[in-house]
Amino acid sequence: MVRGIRPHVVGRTLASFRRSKCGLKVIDVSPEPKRLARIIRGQTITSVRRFAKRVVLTLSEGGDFVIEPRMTGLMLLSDPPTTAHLRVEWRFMKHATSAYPSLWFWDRRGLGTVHYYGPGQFEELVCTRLGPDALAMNAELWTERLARTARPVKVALLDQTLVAGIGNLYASEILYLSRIHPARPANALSRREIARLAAAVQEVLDDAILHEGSTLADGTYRNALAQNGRYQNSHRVYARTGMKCPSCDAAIERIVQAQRSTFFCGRCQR
DNA sequence: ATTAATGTTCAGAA
DNA sequence: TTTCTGAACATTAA
Repeated sequence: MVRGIRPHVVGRTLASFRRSKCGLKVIDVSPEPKRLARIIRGQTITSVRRFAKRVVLTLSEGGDFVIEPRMTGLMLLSDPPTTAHLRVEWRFMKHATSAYPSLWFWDRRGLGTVHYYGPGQFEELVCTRLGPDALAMNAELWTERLARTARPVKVALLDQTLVAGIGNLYASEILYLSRIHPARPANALSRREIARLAAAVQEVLDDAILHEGSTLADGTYRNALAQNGRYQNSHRVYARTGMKCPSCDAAIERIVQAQRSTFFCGRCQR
């Protein structure tokens, strides 16, 4: 998302910010929306970055818009999948060369959130609650973090206070590549297994980002131009129950852990 | 036609 | 203290 919108959004000046008709019930913007529109008007977006699973737009006076897409939220420059479910619009001042007058947050299920934080508030209120970013981890950090809990390693990977940035789909893919059974207690992994896990996290997430994410059967996820991702073509186990394991031909299994689906190969993952 | 499932997070209970 | 449960929501597949 960040890579898709950054080239078209950094340096643009905001004209207005508004919730659309089907606006977010969960949107929780401080200060009040009316005052907010006045505050942000005329400010330039100085950076667009990712923080764990959030998209952060930083304004010239230091405030941040923080978008948390959750299950079905999209950041779009054009062509939403439907005109329904458009939740928030950032409208830019006229720009000679840009084809995109607005940035949209579209969210079919409506679980996503958009917050505005004054200077420093995001770091203080949100960043401090989350674990280190998944892509900033190393074997030593993994060892320390996983030692904290006896929960199944799959459940631990989804705990954003333990490590931030891994979602359900990628947790299954990571454990498959690590050859670790998802039900293993997190604090019982060997040195060697942790080393494999650390490498698999980098490989899976880097590759998924490179392929612009996974557009699943429901077709929800799209990039900033509403195009499908391509990482679903590289899924090894996710949503492949009963299909052959790519490396041993055993059938992929599905179990439920912490009310979320987990997919794995019972032969390759121990 | 129901029901279960869903790239998630959080409060509140066990 | 740690872990579990259900709710928020809309749509699709079974």
